[in-house]
Amino acid sequence: MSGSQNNHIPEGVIERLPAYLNVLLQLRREGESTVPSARLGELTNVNPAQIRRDLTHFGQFGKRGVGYDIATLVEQIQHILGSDHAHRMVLVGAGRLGAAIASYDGLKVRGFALAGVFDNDPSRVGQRAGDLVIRHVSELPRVVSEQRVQIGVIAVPSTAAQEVADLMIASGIRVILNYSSAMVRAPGHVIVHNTDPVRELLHTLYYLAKSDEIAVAASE
Amino acid sequence: MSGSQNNHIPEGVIERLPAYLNVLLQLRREGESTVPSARLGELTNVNPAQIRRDLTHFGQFGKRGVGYDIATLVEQIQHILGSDHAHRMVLVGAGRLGAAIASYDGLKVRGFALAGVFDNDPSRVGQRAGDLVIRHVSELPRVVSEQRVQIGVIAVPSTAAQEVADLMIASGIRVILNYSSAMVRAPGHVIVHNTDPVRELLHTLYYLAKSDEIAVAASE
DNA sequence: GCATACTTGTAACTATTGTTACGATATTCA
DNA sequence: TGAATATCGTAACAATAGTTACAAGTATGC
Repeated sequence: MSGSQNNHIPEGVIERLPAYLNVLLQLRREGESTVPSARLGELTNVNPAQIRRDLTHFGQFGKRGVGYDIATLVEQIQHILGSDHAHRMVLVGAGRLGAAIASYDGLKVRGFALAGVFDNDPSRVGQRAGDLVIRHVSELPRVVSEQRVQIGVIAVPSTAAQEVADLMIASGIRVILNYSSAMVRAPGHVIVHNTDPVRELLHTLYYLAKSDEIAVAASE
Repeated sequence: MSGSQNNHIPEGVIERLPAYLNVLLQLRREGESTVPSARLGELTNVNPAQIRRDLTHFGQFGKRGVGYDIATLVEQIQHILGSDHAHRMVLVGAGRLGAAIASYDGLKVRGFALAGVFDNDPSRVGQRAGDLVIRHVSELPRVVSEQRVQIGVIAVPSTAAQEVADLMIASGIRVILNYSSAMVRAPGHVIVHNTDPVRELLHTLYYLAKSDEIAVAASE
């Protein structure tokens, strides 16, 4: 085990690491070799001191007077997040959203391999989605256990979301990314990430309404 | 101005309100009329005391011994978030993801009306996406200003994301929901929400790797 | 080799957020 | 009516996160 990894890391740190990684990969593509925390801060909208402190939770990766070596830091963060090896996913729901996810290159590029696409609609079974042939959802448990798949993506109507989640969990899935608007519930050992566009919009709307209020108040 | 609305509301509160609203709407559909904070807490995975305190930032909506009246609370939260009236959106990018967004009913149901779908690919212009005809992206500024659109959704490849965002901002868009993997940058008065599935997966992966470590440690 | 400029790592401090505990109020039922 | 039960609103407390400031280390130029 490398460095000073404490028992508990604040959640905020873990949320920021992927953002750092994103920017570092971009810089590497542009041919940069080192980067100081100040620049990383500009590109991610994070206070430079916070970046430095976030990283020291896992070890000392920087060089004083210079900054961080990009290649090294990329490796380190990938190792911390566990994205230094590929992960297999299954996708349930081959409608429009499912089709978009199945043919999205970004996942493969970043180490997420789709092991299967499933649907319960017989008219869709046998069709293609991305590189894969759509299978009936009843085959999901076998694929998950045979290929030791850990990640499940839900892209079905909200009424079916919980049912699909339960099937995934029973099959051994450990991480669920839920794109339906229903909030999916799962036992503690399963990590669920609900991504509902309406919820995200509502969240930002508040700030929109508030900035209008300020504008009105200012003009009075 | 209703109740005890302080100058500053913690961001966490604003993030949780849409989740409460989601659950409340669901309960209302099921015919419930009141709900205690304890049940709301179960359904949203939030500590009941926190729910009560979150709500008191805006006023006193509950009734001791009974709970919250669902219809009233729905109205109040919608008013707080500004979703008590419809909002117009534009969508740029009519690929697979754009098509999925354009034909997603959930947005319309919850008060978000799509005012236009745009793409820069001439072969897509004139085709249909959901109920709308795809227009060339050069028409976006006119539509935004004529219909006073405030929300823009980006569903284009990451290389084009910033360019589209800049166009939206110049046209007067105030809220951007970005589905590309590029982190979009904007001036302070524009609210950006970046939704990158890879970032969300990486975030959850960390906890996956960690629970494996614990399992390994326990078996030693 | 030494002064100067730069950048990290981290201690101390401040602000924010979340939790526990309990008094106040409403309802139910004998 | 009065006792028992349910539930909110909120004060006090605890935990967490973020910021500022600076010493320690590294590189550069003369």
